Amino acid sequence: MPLTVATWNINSVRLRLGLVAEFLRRFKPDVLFLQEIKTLDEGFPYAAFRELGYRHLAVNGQKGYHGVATISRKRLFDVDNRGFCGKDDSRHQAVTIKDGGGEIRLHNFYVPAGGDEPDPVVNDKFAHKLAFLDEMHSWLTAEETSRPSVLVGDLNVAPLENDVWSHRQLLRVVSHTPAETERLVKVMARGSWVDAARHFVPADQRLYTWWSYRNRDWAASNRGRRLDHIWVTPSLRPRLKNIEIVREARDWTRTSDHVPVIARLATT
DNA sequence: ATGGCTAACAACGTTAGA
Repeated sequence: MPLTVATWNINSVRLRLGLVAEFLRRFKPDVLFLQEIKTLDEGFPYAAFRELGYRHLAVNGQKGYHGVATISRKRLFDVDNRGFCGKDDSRHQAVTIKDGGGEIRLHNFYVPAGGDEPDPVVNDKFAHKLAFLDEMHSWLTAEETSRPSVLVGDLNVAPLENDVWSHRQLLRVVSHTPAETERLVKVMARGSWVDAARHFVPADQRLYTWWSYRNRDWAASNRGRRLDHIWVTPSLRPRLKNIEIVREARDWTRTSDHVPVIARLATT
């Protein structure tokens, strides 16, 4: 079966329920992974998604901030919410879906933002972000990624030069420092992950998924960063059909500062 | 280098985002 997966840092699922519903109606992904749902599980709008035909919901919520969720038309198996760095933050959820004759393991990550100062000695949040990336690296072993897998989420790192509006000006800005980009590249390399967006868009072309709320005119200044990612294991690479960054969503009324990213996989 | 905006909440300032 073909498979469409999407990821979106929604920055409050309750506030933007209408936008998520509109996204599901228009783009019809099989599975949508959300980050920053900013609610406890009991506040998640289950009924609204069921009414849209998304009957399989897995929520790893947290009060006020963080939180991830899976919204699916396909049944979900083996839901696992992993804690990282010894904290009980809700920053990860793994699910398995049946696909054709096989199974695909899907991971949804919300990597820590890391605060302002890119120095782990003076900034605990940055230290946490680096430790989180290190733990992703040690946990996502070859054994973990030997089965067909997809990894999505707000990884809060823009790894390539053209993943930010100015490589030179952002080298000391959290999200694009070498400490972060080198770690993310190591995570990718260990699992032989394929960066789905860069599979289709050459590295010399600019590609963003996030634009700050603080720009007067986000499109005109276009000071974006590519923080939201979809990776697939090598066995799924031949099935990659296309990738879509739903840039228009950045102009929707009261939208998130991140836009959805969609990957379409061909039939097995 | 700075400033700019948005959201949640034992909420009208603080913390977090990035």
